[in-house]
Amino acid sequence: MDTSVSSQLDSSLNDSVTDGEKDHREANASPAASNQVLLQTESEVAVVQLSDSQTSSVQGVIQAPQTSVIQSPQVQTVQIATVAELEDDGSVADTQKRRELLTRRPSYRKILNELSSDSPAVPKIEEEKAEDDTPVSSPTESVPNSIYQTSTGQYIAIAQGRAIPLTSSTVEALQGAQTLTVTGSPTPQTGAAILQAADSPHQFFVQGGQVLFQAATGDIPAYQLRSPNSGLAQSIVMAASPSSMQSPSSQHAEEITRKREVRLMKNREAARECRRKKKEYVKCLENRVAVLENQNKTLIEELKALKDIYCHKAE
DNA sequence: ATTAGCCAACGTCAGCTTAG
DNA sequence: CTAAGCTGACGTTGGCTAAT
Repeated sequence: MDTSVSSQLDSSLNDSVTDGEKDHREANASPAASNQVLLQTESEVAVVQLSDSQTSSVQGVIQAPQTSVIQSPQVQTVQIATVAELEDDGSVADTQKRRELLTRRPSYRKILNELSSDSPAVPKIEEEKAEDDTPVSSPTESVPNSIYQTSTGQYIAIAQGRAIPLTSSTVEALQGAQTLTVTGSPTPQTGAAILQAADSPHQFFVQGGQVLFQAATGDIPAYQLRSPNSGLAQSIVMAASPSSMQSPSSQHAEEITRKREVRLMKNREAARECRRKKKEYVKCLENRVAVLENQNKTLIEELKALKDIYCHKAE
């Protein structure tokens, strides 16, 4: 029983908690101390030993049945073997070949969510829906002509003389809308800027989320961001011209480029979010390791005490 | 001051999964 | 079936630290 926990854990995780446990061991001389906590789920009951210093490490712990990723070493073993074969091969296989050979591990989120459905004590990695709930002007109400992205990643849309902050989901919904990236620009809510559509008679003075005026200007197919004080262009920004005279082929190429940029941007965001959730997941696993280590230690001590009692009676 | 090594965060690609 | 989302893998970059 006592070997079942630590031997199946990933060694790196194991090492990361062992040091903390050494200190912890001295603090818990008595197994029947008052700082024991019973964690009870539908499937199991766990005794968790808590020292004063370790109270926080037990929060958000995964208490799960046997389906945990860290208790199914087969998958990881296969993975390691595959990589080892590649490295033994002397000739360094090219990236493409290695990618083909790599087996894909199961999704950590799927694993965690499966665990959470089995055990209510397991924290779920939540799908963030907070953004979708923000009351942004719906595109069906007033569809803006252009979407602008500031350097901070904030989207604004110009519609009906107003600069409307957009969420990413709203941007997605506005298929076919023009996208303009404003580099080095102040955020529309806090600063003021002139957005100039040089190839069309549109110039916006954006301040505090309001478009103050529009004006006609030249014919260069580019947008400029101007400081309202100097009036000088701070940067020329890339943009798709809304109504420029272009051949169908170049329009098609532009559309492909635009779609690719949107896709890359979405993927960037997704990767960032994925990393955040992965860190959360790893923290959960580490917490679980800490709890199981404590549980293991408690059981060992309990067994020892029972043995002592039994030996005394036998004499 | 410079350099090397390490690490964390990032962007991108590719492949798998899922929703419609 | 297809488009969109998710995520492992890979390469790059910048910050930090120790050694020179």
